[in-house]
Amino acid sequence: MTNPPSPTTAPLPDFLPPALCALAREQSLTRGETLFRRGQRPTRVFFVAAGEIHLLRHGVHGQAVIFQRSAAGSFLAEPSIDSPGYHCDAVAVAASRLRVFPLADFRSALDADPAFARRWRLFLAREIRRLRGRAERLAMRSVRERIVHYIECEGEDGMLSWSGELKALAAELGVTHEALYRALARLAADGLLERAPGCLRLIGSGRL
Amino acid sequence: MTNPPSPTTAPLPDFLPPALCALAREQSLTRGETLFRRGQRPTRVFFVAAGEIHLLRHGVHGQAVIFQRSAAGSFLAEPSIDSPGYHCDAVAVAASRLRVFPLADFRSALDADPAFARRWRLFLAREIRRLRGRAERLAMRSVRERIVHYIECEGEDGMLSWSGELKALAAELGVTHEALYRALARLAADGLLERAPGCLRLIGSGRL
DNA sequence: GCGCCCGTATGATTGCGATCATATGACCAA
DNA sequence: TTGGTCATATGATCGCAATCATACGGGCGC
Repeated sequence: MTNPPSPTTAPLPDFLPPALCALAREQSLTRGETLFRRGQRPTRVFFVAAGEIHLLRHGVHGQAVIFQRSAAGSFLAEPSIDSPGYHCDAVAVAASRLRVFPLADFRSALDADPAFARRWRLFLAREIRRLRGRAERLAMRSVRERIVHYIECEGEDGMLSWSGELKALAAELGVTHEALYRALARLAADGLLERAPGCLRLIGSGRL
Repeated sequence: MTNPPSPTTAPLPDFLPPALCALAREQSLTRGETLFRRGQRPTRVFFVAAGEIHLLRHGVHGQAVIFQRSAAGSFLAEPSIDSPGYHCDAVAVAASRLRVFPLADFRSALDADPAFARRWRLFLAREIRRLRGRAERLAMRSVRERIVHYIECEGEDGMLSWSGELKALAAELGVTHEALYRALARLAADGLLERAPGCLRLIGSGRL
């Protein structure tokens, strides 16, 4: 079951040890607020519960160079857990709410609890897998191909459940909503895709 | 110092414990050979020393749906270390050489050696960071923006050392070599980029 | 020396998606 | 009820990179 980004507050991942969750504090950021800066020593681990944070630097021309756009449901700057300093700045681009863990406790939990350590690294490894799939799609020129790849990757047996707005799917695929609507309509017209509310299913034995 | 993909054999990462490295065996694959299949239980950890492996499935239309293209220097299917089965197939798309670790020993080392565990998760976290930067670039429409973003991200203070072929850089950026040459020439003509053999440097205080 | 291969480079053409504009209908607040 | 907002949808236009074609020079094998 694939769903679009959560519209409200994302819960902490269920593999976090309860003792660690009990240590999490809530922090709110207003739009434009900076959470940390490049080079600062990390003392906390951040989970985005709502809103959006960009990890960025300023380039030689002064422009913002965005490394990452973190929405609700994601951790920030995972390498910082084991690094002496942040690699970049973190800025809220919308009003945001974070769950904040003391870094020392997070690290102690990883070191002391093998089950948590395993789940953490599996979480990281799955994120790698997700990002690689996403990069494959973004490297594709045609919207049609991106749709098909996404359904195959994120759906099951060629069927994708998507209960949110198609505009969010367009954003996930890195295309405009116009392009998405058109490609979906054309895939359906070509008999390659079946559309139902909240569901997209590829029709097999066809030719792309 | 950024360099293009290694043309020969990639060494194992230096954070792997020597005792674990001693357990690595070499395996060669011919082009087209399948290394593992979806659903199989993982018993080994694979590092690509040379060649290229694709992780893929077959979609409803029978076409290959590529999740990942692993070149020399990368591990394969990281989630499999902590999963009961492979998520997809692995096929060599070129003659390849792998370094192969017994999975049980790899896992034991992670569990028993906290320093190795920390380095492994840092390695994963950095890969996440790299992939996110790559996704940002791939989501950009213009080649020019991709070049600038890459130099800012992977270079230092706007300078990128690149001792390999520009065609490899084009592949990394997801553009054709023609498009890359043109964009580099235009950036240089606009006074925004300085080109020297093996080096690209952004010229500051300009307008993009 | 010659031919082949390949990286770098450039010209011409094409096509697809972004952009801009507009339409329709559902939802919500006043 | 009315007006505004927004998601879904579609039409028209434009522009940029892919594609195709070609050129040049360096390296290498015979």
